[in-house]
Amino acid sequence: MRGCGQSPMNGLNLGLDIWNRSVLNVPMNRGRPKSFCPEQALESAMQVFWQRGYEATSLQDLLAATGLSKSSLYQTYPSKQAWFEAAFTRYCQHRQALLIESLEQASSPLEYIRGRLLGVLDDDGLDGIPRGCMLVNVANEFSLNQPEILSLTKQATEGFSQVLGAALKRAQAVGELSAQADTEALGFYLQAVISGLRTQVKSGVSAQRIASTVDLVMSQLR
Amino acid sequence: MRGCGQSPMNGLNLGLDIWNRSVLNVPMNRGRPKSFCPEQALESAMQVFWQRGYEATSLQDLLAATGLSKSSLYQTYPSKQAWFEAAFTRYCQHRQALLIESLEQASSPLEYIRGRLLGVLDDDGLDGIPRGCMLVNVANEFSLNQPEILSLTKQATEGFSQVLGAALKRAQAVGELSAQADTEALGFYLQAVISGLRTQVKSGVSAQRIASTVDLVMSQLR
DNA sequence: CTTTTTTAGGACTGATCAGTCCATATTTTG
DNA sequence: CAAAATATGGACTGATCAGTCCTAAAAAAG
Repeated sequence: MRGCGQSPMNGLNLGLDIWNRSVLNVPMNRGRPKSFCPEQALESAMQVFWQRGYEATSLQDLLAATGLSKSSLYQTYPSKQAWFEAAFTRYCQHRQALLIESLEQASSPLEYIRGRLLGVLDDDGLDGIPRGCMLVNVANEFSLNQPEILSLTKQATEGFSQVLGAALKRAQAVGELSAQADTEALGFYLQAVISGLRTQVKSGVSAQRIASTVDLVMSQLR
Repeated sequence: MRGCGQSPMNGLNLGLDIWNRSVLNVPMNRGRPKSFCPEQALESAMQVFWQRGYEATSLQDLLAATGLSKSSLYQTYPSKQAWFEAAFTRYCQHRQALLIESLEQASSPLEYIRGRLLGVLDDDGLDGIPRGCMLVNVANEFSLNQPEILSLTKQATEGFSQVLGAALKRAQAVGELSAQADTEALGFYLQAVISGLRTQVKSGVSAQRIASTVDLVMSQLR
Protein backbone atom coordinates (compact mmCIF):
# COMPACT_ATOMS: atom_id res chain seq x y z
CA MET A 1 0.00 0.00 0.00
CA ARG A 2 1.69 3.15 -1.12
CA GLY A 3 -1.03 5.61 -1.91
CA CYS A 4 0.67 8.87 -2.58
CA GLY A 5 4.36 8.56 -3.21
CA GLN A 6 6.99 7.33 -0.89
CA SER A 7 8.67 10.58 0.02
CA PRO A 8 7.99 11.84 3.51
CA MET A 9 8.39 15.35 2.11
CA ASN A 10 5.32 17.40 1.40
CA GLY A 11 4.04 18.31 -2.03
CA LEU A 12 6.35 21.22 -2.52
CA ASN A 13 9.47 19.17 -2.01
CA LEU A 14 8.39 16.11 -3.91
CA GLY A 15 9.64 17.52 -7.20
CA LEU A 16 13.07 18.26 -5.79
CA ASP A 17 13.17 14.80 -4.29
CA ILE A 18 12.62 13.12 -7.62
CA TRP A 19 15.07 15.44 -9.29
CA ASN A 20 17.75 14.64 -6.74
CA ARG A 21 17.32 10.95 -7.25
CA SER A 22 17.39 10.93 -11.02
CA VAL A 23 19.91 13.64 -11.77
CA LEU A 24 22.24 13.68 -8.79
CA ASN A 25 22.40 9.93 -8.35
CA VAL A 26 20.97 10.19 -4.87
CA PRO A 27 19.81 6.68 -3.99
CA MET A 28 16.15 5.84 -3.53
CA ASN A 29 14.92 5.57 0.04
CA ARG A 30 15.92 2.33 1.58
CA GLY A 31 13.88 0.59 4.22
CA ARG A 32 10.21 -0.03 4.57
CA PRO A 33 8.06 2.52 2.79
CA LYS A 34 5.33 4.43 4.55
CA SER A 35 1.94 2.80 4.37
CA PHE A 36 0.14 6.15 4.53
CA CYS A 37 0.09 9.42 2.67
CA PRO A 38 1.56 12.22 4.80
CA GLU A 39 -0.44 14.85 2.95
CA GLN A 40 -3.66 13.01 3.57
CA ALA A 41 -2.78 12.45 7.23
CA LEU A 42 -2.09 16.15 7.65
CA GLU A 43 -5.41 16.98 6.02
CA SER A 44 -7.20 14.67 8.48
CA ALA A 45 -5.31 16.16 11.40
CA MET A 46 -6.28 19.62 10.22
CA GLN A 47 -9.95 18.66 10.12
CA VAL A 48 -9.95 17.46 13.70
CA PHE A 49 -7.96 20.43 15.02
CA TRP A 50 -10.33 22.70 13.09
CA GLN A 51 -13.34 21.03 14.60
CA ARG A 52 -12.18 20.77 18.20
CA GLY A 53 -9.37 23.27 18.68
CA TYR A 54 -5.92 22.54 20.04
CA GLU A 55 -6.53 21.81 23.69
CA ALA A 56 -9.63 19.70 23.18
CA THR A 57 -7.94 17.49 20.61
CA SER A 58 -6.17 14.52 22.18
CA LEU A 59 -3.54 12.32 20.64
CA GLN A 60 -6.19 9.61 20.52
CA ASP A 61 -8.35 11.88 18.40
CA LEU A 62 -5.40 12.49 16.14
CA LEU A 63 -4.65 8.79 15.85
CA ALA A 64 -8.27 7.99 15.09
CA ALA A 65 -8.59 10.77 12.52
CA THR A 66 -5.39 9.99 10.67
CA GLY A 67 -5.48 6.23 11.09
CA LEU A 68 -1.77 6.33 11.87
CA SER A 69 -0.01 4.33 14.53
CA LYS A 70 1.59 6.23 17.35
CA SER A 71 5.02 5.56 15.92
CA SER A 72 4.13 6.90 12.52
CA LEU A 73 2.47 9.90 14.07
CA TYR A 74 5.53 10.85 16.06
CA GLN A 75 7.86 10.06 13.21
CA THR A 76 5.99 12.42 10.89
CA TYR A 77 5.87 15.32 13.36
CA PRO A 78 7.59 15.14 16.72
CA SER A 79 4.78 16.50 18.91
CA LYS A 80 1.15 17.44 19.07
CA GLN A 81 2.19 21.07 18.87
CA ALA A 82 4.17 20.43 15.68
CA TRP A 83 1.21 18.63 14.13
CA PHE A 84 -0.98 21.54 15.03
CA GLU A 85 1.31 24.11 13.52
CA ALA A 86 1.64 22.11 10.32
CA ALA A 87 -2.12 21.60 10.16
CA PHE A 88 -2.86 25.26 10.78
CA THR A 89 -0.31 26.35 8.21
CA ARG A 90 -1.95 24.03 5.72
CA TYR A 91 -5.34 25.47 6.52
CA CYS A 92 -4.19 29.04 5.98
CA GLN A 93 -2.45 28.24 2.72
CA HIS A 94 -5.40 26.31 1.35
CA ARG A 95 -7.91 28.91 2.40
CA GLN A 96 -5.98 31.74 0.91
CA ALA A 97 -5.46 29.81 -2.33
CA LEU A 98 -9.20 29.11 -2.49
CA LEU A 99 -10.00 32.76 -1.82
CA ILE A 100 -7.71 33.89 -4.61
CA GLU A 101 -8.94 31.26 -7.01
CA SER A 102 -12.58 32.16 -6.54
CA LEU A 103 -11.73 35.84 -6.87
CA GLU A 104 -10.13 35.14 -10.23
CA GLN A 105 -13.23 33.34 -11.38
CA ALA A 106 -15.66 35.95 -10.06
CA SER A 107 -17.37 38.15 -12.60
CA SER A 108 -18.46 40.85 -10.17
CA PRO A 109 -15.94 41.75 -7.44
CA LEU A 110 -18.61 43.11 -5.14
CA GLU A 111 -20.68 39.99 -5.53
CA TYR A 112 -17.56 38.04 -4.71
CA ILE A 113 -17.26 40.00 -1.49
CA ARG A 114 -20.89 39.42 -0.68
CA GLY A 115 -20.22 35.74 -1.21
CA ARG A 116 -17.32 35.85 1.26
CA LEU A 117 -19.53 37.54 3.84
CA LEU A 118 -22.43 35.13 3.36
CA GLY A 119 -19.94 32.26 3.41
CA VAL A 120 -19.87 32.47 7.19
CA LEU A 121 -23.26 30.75 7.12
CA ASP A 122 -22.11 27.51 5.54
CA ASP A 123 -19.13 26.29 7.46
CA ASP A 124 -20.61 23.04 8.67
CA GLY A 125 -18.11 20.49 9.88
CA LEU A 126 -18.15 16.76 9.36
CA ASP A 127 -21.09 16.26 11.68
CA GLY A 128 -23.09 19.24 10.50
CA ILE A 129 -22.05 21.39 13.43
CA PRO A 130 -20.54 24.73 12.42
CA ARG A 131 -16.88 24.87 13.26
CA GLY A 132 -16.27 28.41 12.09
CA CYS A 133 -13.06 29.59 10.54
CA MET A 134 -9.98 27.87 11.87
CA LEU A 135 -8.08 31.15 11.86
CA VAL A 136 -10.69 32.80 14.06
CA ASN A 137 -10.83 29.77 16.34
CA VAL A 138 -7.07 29.60 16.72
CA ALA A 139 -6.60 33.32 17.25
CA ASN A 140 -9.13 33.29 20.06
CA GLU A 141 -8.03 30.03 21.66
CA PHE A 142 -4.45 31.13 22.15
CA SER A 143 -3.33 34.12 24.06
CA LEU A 144 -0.58 36.14 22.50
CA ASN A 145 2.12 34.35 24.45
CA GLN A 146 2.85 31.79 21.73
CA PRO A 147 5.10 33.46 19.17
CA GLU A 148 4.89 30.77 16.47
CA ILE A 149 1.12 30.69 16.52
CA LEU A 150 0.91 34.47 16.67
CA SER A 151 3.13 34.75 13.65
CA LEU A 152 0.85 32.39 11.74
CA THR A 153 -2.35 34.16 12.70
CA LYS A 154 -0.94 37.57 11.90
CA GLN A 155 0.30 36.47 8.52
CA ALA A 156 -2.98 34.77 7.66
CA THR A 157 -5.09 37.71 8.79
CA GLU A 158 -3.05 40.10 6.71
CA GLY A 159 -3.12 37.72 3.77
CA PHE A 160 -6.89 37.36 3.83
CA SER A 161 -7.29 41.10 4.23
CA GLN A 162 -5.08 41.70 1.23
CA VAL A 163 -7.11 39.36 -0.93
CA LEU A 164 -10.22 41.27 0.04
CA GLY A 165 -8.33 44.50 -0.71
CA ALA A 166 -7.43 43.11 -4.12
CA ALA A 167 -11.08 42.32 -4.76
CA LEU A 168 -11.95 45.90 -3.89
CA LYS A 169 -9.31 47.17 -6.29
CA ARG A 170 -10.93 45.11 -9.00
CA ALA A 171 -14.26 46.54 -7.97
CA GLN A 172 -12.81 49.99 -8.54
CA ALA A 173 -11.45 48.95 -11.92
CA VAL A 174 -14.87 47.65 -12.93
CA GLY A 175 -16.58 50.75 -11.62
CA GLU A 176 -18.42 49.03 -8.77
CA LEU A 177 -16.57 51.03 -6.12
CA SER A 178 -15.55 54.65 -5.83
CA ALA A 179 -11.98 55.28 -6.92
CA GLN A 180 -11.49 57.30 -3.73
CA ALA A 181 -12.04 54.29 -1.47
CA ASP A 182 -9.03 53.11 0.55
CA THR A 183 -9.02 49.51 -0.56
CA GLU A 184 -6.32 48.38 1.83
CA ALA A 185 -8.12 49.77 4.87
CA LEU A 186 -11.43 48.37 3.62
CA GLY A 187 -9.80 44.97 3.19
CA PHE A 188 -8.84 44.83 6.86
CA TYR A 189 -12.25 46.17 7.76
CA LEU A 190 -14.03 43.43 5.82
CA GLN A 191 -11.79 40.79 7.31
CA ALA A 192 -12.81 42.01 10.75
CA VAL A 193 -16.48 41.95 9.79
CA ILE A 194 -16.19 38.40 8.53
CA SER A 195 -14.45 37.30 11.73
CA GLY A 196 -17.10 39.01 13.79
CA LEU A 197 -19.90 37.39 11.85
CA ARG A 198 -18.29 34.00 12.31
CA THR A 199 -18.21 34.60 16.03
CA GLN A 200 -21.86 35.59 15.96
CA VAL A 201 -22.73 32.42 14.07
CA LYS A 202 -20.95 30.39 16.72
CA SER A 203 -22.79 32.39 19.36
CA GLY A 204 -26.11 31.19 18.01
CA VAL A 205 -27.18 34.33 16.18
CA SER A 206 -29.76 33.47 13.50
CA ALA A 207 -28.88 33.14 9.85
CA GLN A 208 -31.47 35.78 9.06
CA ARG A 209 -29.80 38.28 11.33
CA ILE A 210 -26.41 37.52 9.80
CA ALA A 211 -27.80 37.94 6.31
CA SER A 212 -29.27 41.31 7.11
CA THR A 213 -25.96 42.48 8.55
CA VAL A 214 -24.34 41.38 5.31
CA ASP A 215 -26.85 43.52 3.40
CA LEU A 216 -26.05 46.44 5.66
CA VAL A 217 -22.31 46.07 5.11
CA MET A 218 -22.70 45.74 1.36
CA SER A 219 -24.92 48.79 1.19
CA GLN A 220 -22.14 50.81 2.77
CA LEU A 221 -19.64 49.78 0.09
CA ARG A 222 -20.02 52.39 -2.61
CA MET B 1 -12.26 34.41 59.02
CA ARG B 2 -15.58 35.30 57.50
CA GLY B 3 -14.92 37.91 54.87
CA CYS B 4 -18.17 38.38 53.03
CA GLY B 5 -21.14 36.98 54.85
CA GLN B 6 -21.80 33.42 55.74
CA SER B 7 -24.48 32.56 53.25
CA PRO B 8 -23.38 30.21 50.49
CA MET B 9 -25.98 31.89 48.28
CA ASN B 10 -24.88 34.49 45.76
CA GLY B 11 -25.62 38.17 45.95
CA LEU B 12 -29.09 37.95 44.48
CA ASN B 13 -30.31 35.45 47.03
CA LEU B 14 -28.65 36.97 50.05
CA GLY B 15 -31.55 39.31 50.63
CA LEU B 16 -34.07 36.51 50.58
CA ASP B 17 -31.85 34.54 52.87
CA ILE B 18 -31.85 37.23 55.50
CA TRP B 19 -35.54 37.78 55.08
CA ASN B 20 -36.26 34.12 55.59
CA ARG B 21 -34.26 34.06 58.76
CA SER B 22 -35.71 37.13 60.35
CA VAL B 23 -39.34 36.91 59.26
CA LEU B 24 -39.99 33.23 58.88
CA ASN B 25 -38.07 32.20 61.96
CA VAL B 26 -35.71 30.11 59.89
CA PRO B 27 -32.69 29.44 62.14
CA MET B 28 -29.26 30.79 61.35
CA ASN B 29 -26.86 28.45 59.60
CA ARG B 30 -25.44 25.97 61.98
CA GLY B 31 -22.05 24.39 61.55
CA ARG B 32 -18.71 25.75 60.57
CA PRO B 33 -18.89 28.90 58.50
CA LYS B 34 -17.15 29.21 55.15
CA SER B 35 -13.67 30.67 55.37
CA PHE B 36 -13.94 32.21 51.91
CA CYS B 37 -16.22 34.54 50.01
CA PRO B 38 -18.10 32.69 47.26
CA GLU B 39 -18.49 35.85 45.19
CA GLN B 40 -14.80 36.53 45.33
CA ALA B 41 -13.96 32.93 44.49
CA LEU B 42 -16.24 33.09 41.47
CA GLU B 43 -14.59 36.31 40.36
CA SER B 44 -11.18 34.63 40.58
CA ALA B 45 -12.42 31.61 38.71
CA MET B 46 -13.82 33.89 36.03
CA GLN B 47 -10.47 35.59 35.62
CA VAL B 48 -8.64 32.35 35.03
CA PHE B 49 -11.27 30.95 32.66
CA TRP B 50 -11.21 34.26 30.82
CA GLN B 51 -7.47 34.15 30.51
CA ARG B 52 -7.02 30.53 29.53
CA GLY B 53 -10.34 29.28 28.21
CA TYR B 54 -12.24 26.24 29.41
CA GLU B 55 -10.13 23.34 28.19
CA ALA B 56 -6.78 24.84 29.09
CA THR B 57 -7.88 25.59 32.65
CA SER B 58 -7.24 22.71 35.02
CA LEU B 59 -8.72 22.15 38.43
CA GLN B 60 -5.29 22.95 39.81
CA ASP B 61 -5.46 26.35 38.13
CA LEU B 62 -8.87 26.86 39.64
CA LEU B 63 -7.69 25.87 43.10
CA ALA B 64 -4.68 28.14 42.85
CA ALA B 65 -6.71 31.08 41.57
CA THR B 66 -9.48 30.82 44.13
CA GLY B 67 -7.35 29.63 47.04
CA LEU B 68 -10.07 27.12 47.88
CA SER B 69 -9.56 23.54 48.96
CA LYS B 70 -10.83 20.85 46.68
CA SER B 71 -13.68 20.14 49.05
CA SER B 72 -14.82 23.73 49.12
CA LEU B 73 -14.49 23.99 45.39
CA TYR B 74 -16.74 21.00 44.77
CA GLN B 75 -19.15 22.01 47.46
CA THR B 76 -19.65 25.42 45.90
CA TYR B 77 -20.18 24.12 42.37
CA PRO B 78 -20.30 20.41 41.61
CA SER B 79 -18.03 20.33 38.56
CA LYS B 80 -15.56 22.26 36.48
CA GLN B 81 -18.30 22.76 33.92
CA ALA B 82 -20.63 24.25 36.52
CA TRP B 83 -17.90 26.61 37.70
CA PHE B 84 -17.35 27.65 34.14
CA GLU B 85 -20.98 28.35 33.45
CA ALA B 86 -21.32 30.36 36.63
CA ALA B 87 -18.14 32.29 35.84
CA PHE B 88 -19.20 32.99 32.28
CA THR B 89 -22.64 34.09 33.37
CA ARG B 90 -21.02 36.45 35.85
CA TYR B 91 -18.80 37.83 33.12
CA CYS B 92 -21.71 38.53 30.81
CA GLN B 93 -23.79 40.18 33.50
CA HIS B 94 -20.93 42.36 34.70
CA ARG B 95 -19.92 43.36 31.20
CA GLN B 96 -23.41 44.29 30.18
CA ALA B 97 -23.93 46.26 33.37
CA LEU B 98 -20.67 48.13 32.74
CA LEU B 99 -21.67 48.82 29.15
CA ILE B 100 -25.01 50.23 30.22
CA GLU B 101 -23.51 52.24 33.01
CA SER B 102 -20.93 53.90 30.81
CA LEU B 103 -23.60 54.61 28.20
CA GLU B 104 -25.65 56.42 30.80
CA GLN B 105 -22.67 58.52 31.74
CA ALA B 106 -21.65 59.27 28.15
CA SER B 107 -22.28 62.75 26.84
CA SER B 108 -21.98 61.90 23.16
CA PRO B 109 -23.49 58.56 22.10
CA LEU B 110 -21.29 58.31 19.03
CA GLU B 111 -18.19 58.98 21.09
CA TYR B 112 -19.40 56.27 23.42
CA ILE B 113 -19.52 53.89 20.48
CA ARG B 114 -16.08 54.93 19.35
CA GLY B 115 -14.93 54.17 22.87
CA ARG B 116 -16.42 50.68 22.70
CA LEU B 117 -14.65 50.06 19.39
CA LEU B 118 -11.31 51.36 20.62
CA GLY B 119 -11.79 49.42 23.83
CA VAL B 120 -10.65 46.28 22.02
CA LEU B 121 -7.13 47.68 22.32
CA ASP B 122 -6.94 47.66 26.10
CA ASP B 123 -8.01 44.27 27.28
CA ASP B 124 -4.78 43.25 28.93
CA GLY B 125 -5.05 40.42 31.38
CA LEU B 126 -3.29 40.02 34.69
CA ASP B 127 0.09 39.44 33.08
CA GLY B 128 -0.26 42.14 30.44
CA ILE B 129 -1.16 39.67 27.72
CA PRO B 130 -4.39 40.49 25.93
CA ARG B 131 -7.07 37.97 26.68
CA GLY B 132 -9.75 39.45 24.47
CA CYS B 133 -13.43 39.38 25.29
CA MET B 134 -14.53 36.30 27.19
CA LEU B 135 -17.69 36.12 25.12
CA VAL B 136 -15.72 35.99 21.89
CA ASN B 137 -13.30 33.47 23.35
CA VAL B 138 -16.04 31.21 24.60
CA ALA B 139 -18.13 31.39 21.45
CA ASN B 140 -15.16 30.33 19.38
CA GLU B 141 -13.82 27.69 21.74
CA PHE B 142 -17.03 25.72 21.85
CA SER B 143 -18.79 24.24 18.91
CA LEU B 144 -22.52 24.62 18.87
CA ASN B 145 -23.07 21.22 20.43
CA GLN B 146 -23.30 22.51 23.99
CA PRO B 147 -26.80 23.89 24.50
CA GLU B 148 -26.19 25.61 27.85
CA ILE B 149 -23.13 27.46 26.60
CA LEU B 150 -24.83 28.31 23.33
CA SER B 151 -27.76 29.76 25.18
CA LEU B 152 -25.43 31.96 27.21
CA THR B 153 -23.46 33.21 24.21
CA LYS B 154 -26.59 33.93 22.22
CA GLN B 155 -28.16 35.86 25.05
CA ALA B 156 -25.01 37.84 25.71
CA THR B 157 -24.44 38.66 22.05
CA GLU B 158 -27.98 39.88 21.68
CA GLY B 159 -27.74 41.83 24.93
CA PHE B 160 -24.55 43.60 23.92
CA SER B 161 -25.99 44.33 20.49
CA GLN B 162 -29.07 45.83 22.06
CA VAL B 163 -27.02 48.13 24.27
CA LEU B 164 -25.21 49.34 21.17
CA GLY B 165 -28.59 49.76 19.48
CA ALA B 166 -29.77 51.81 22.43
CA ALA B 167 -26.70 54.01 22.12
CA LEU B 168 -27.54 54.54 18.47
CA LYS B 169 -31.09 55.51 19.36
CA ARG B 170 -29.70 58.10 21.70
CA ALA B 171 -27.44 59.26 18.91
CA GLN B 172 -30.53 59.79 16.81
CA ALA B 173 -32.24 61.67 19.61
CA VAL B 174 -29.22 63.95 19.97
CA GLY B 175 -29.00 64.42 16.23
CA GLU B 176 -25.70 62.59 15.78
CA LEU B 177 -27.26 59.92 13.59
CA SER B 178 -29.82 59.99 10.81
CA ALA B 179 -33.34 59.23 11.98
CA GLN B 180 -33.65 56.80 9.08
CA ALA B 181 -30.90 54.49 10.40
CA ASP B 182 -32.00 51.03 11.52
CA THR B 183 -30.54 51.13 15.01
CA GLU B 184 -31.28 47.51 15.83
CA ALA B 185 -29.53 46.22 12.72
CA LEU B 186 -26.65 48.61 13.29
CA GLY B 187 -26.34 47.36 16.86
CA PHE B 188 -25.76 43.80 15.70
CA TYR B 189 -23.45 45.08 13.01
CA LEU B 190 -21.32 46.98 15.53
CA GLN B 191 -21.23 44.00 17.84
CA ALA B 192 -19.87 41.93 14.97
CA VAL B 193 -17.28 44.59 14.17
CA ILE B 194 -16.12 44.68 17.78
CA SER B 195 -15.84 40.88 17.89
CA GLY B 196 -13.91 40.92 14.64
CA LEU B 197 -11.54 43.58 15.88
CA ARG B 198 -10.94 41.59 19.05
CA THR B 199 -10.02 38.60 16.94
CA GLN B 200 -7.67 40.74 14.90
CA VAL B 201 -6.02 42.02 18.06
CA LYS B 202 -5.47 38.45 19.19
CA SER B 203 -4.14 37.66 15.74
CA GLY B 204 -1.37 40.18 16.21
CA VAL B 205 -2.74 42.99 14.02
CA SER B 206 -1.19 46.31 15.03
CA ALA B 207 -2.98 48.81 17.22
CA GLN B 208 -2.53 51.39 14.49
CA ARG B 209 -4.35 49.22 11.98
CA ILE B 210 -7.17 48.60 14.45
CA ALA B 211 -7.48 52.31 15.15
CA SER B 212 -7.77 53.18 11.50
CA THR B 213 -10.47 50.56 11.04
CA VAL B 214 -12.31 52.17 13.93
CA ASP B 215 -12.06 55.51 12.13
CA LEU B 216 -13.42 53.90 8.99
CA VAL B 217 -16.36 52.38 10.82
CA MET B 218 -17.16 55.61 12.61
CA SER B 219 -17.04 57.59 9.39
CA GLN B 220 -19.71 55.30 7.97
CA LEU B 221 -22.07 56.04 10.87
CA ARG B 222 -24.03 59.07 9.76
C1' DC C 1 -21.13 20.38 78.35
C1' DT C 2 -23.11 17.26 74.11
C1' DT C 3 -25.26 17.04 69.76
C1' DT C 4 -25.85 18.52 65.23
C1' DT C 5 -24.39 20.56 61.15
C1' DT C 6 -21.37 22.31 58.01
C1' DT C 7 -16.56 23.22 56.22
C1' DA C 8 -11.73 22.00 55.28
C1' DG C 9 -7.70 19.24 54.41
C1' DG C 10 -5.84 15.96 51.79
C1' DA C 11 -5.27 11.06 50.58
C1' DC C 12 -7.02 8.39 47.00
C1' DT C 13 -9.28 6.90 42.57
C1' DG C 14 -9.38 5.26 37.70
C1' DA C 15 -8.95 7.47 33.38
C1' DT C 16 -6.50 9.82 30.22
C1' DC C 17 -2.74 12.81 28.95
C1' DA C 18 1.49 13.36 25.74
C1' DG C 19 5.32 10.97 24.70
C1' DT C 20 9.15 6.94 24.67
C1' DC C 21 10.97 2.63 23.50
C1' DC C 22 11.75 -1.73 21.59
C1' DA C 23 10.96 -5.76 18.99
C1' DT C 24 9.26 -6.96 14.51
C1' DA C 25 8.03 -6.26 9.66
C1' DT C 26 9.16 -4.65 5.17
C1' DT C 27 11.71 -2.62 1.91
C1' DT C 28 16.28 -1.35 -0.98
C1' DT C 29 21.13 -2.11 -1.66
C1' DG C 30 25.02 -4.86 -2.59
C1' DC D 1 21.13 -14.34 -0.28
C1' DA D 2 22.69 -10.92 3.83
C1' DA D 3 23.01 -6.26 5.49
C1' DA D 4 21.25 -1.84 6.13
C1' DA D 5 17.60 1.24 6.65
C1' DT D 6 13.14 2.64 7.56
C1' DA D 7 8.23 1.89 9.21
C1' DT D 8 5.01 -0.23 12.29
C1' DG D 9 2.51 -2.09 16.33
C1' DG D 10 1.88 -1.74 20.79
C1' DA D 11 3.55 -2.13 25.54
C1' DC D 12 5.03 1.10 28.74
C1' DT D 13 6.04 5.57 31.16
C1' DG D 14 5.27 9.25 34.70
C1' DA D 15 2.33 13.12 34.93
C1' DT D 16 -1.87 15.06 35.21
C1' DC D 17 -6.79 14.91 34.57
C1' DA D 18 -11.50 15.60 37.02
C1' DG D 19 -13.68 13.95 40.76
C1' DT D 20 -14.66 11.08 45.40
C1' DC D 21 -14.33 10.10 50.10
C1' DC D 22 -13.12 10.07 54.80
C1' DT D 23 -11.60 12.24 58.91
C1' DA D 24 -10.86 16.21 61.61
C1' DA D 25 -12.05 20.98 62.71
C1' DA D 26 -15.22 24.55 63.86
C1' DA D 27 -19.27 26.60 64.57
C1' DA D 28 -24.49 26.97 66.42
C1' DA D 29 -28.19 24.91 69.13
C1' DG D 30 -29.98 22.90 73.17
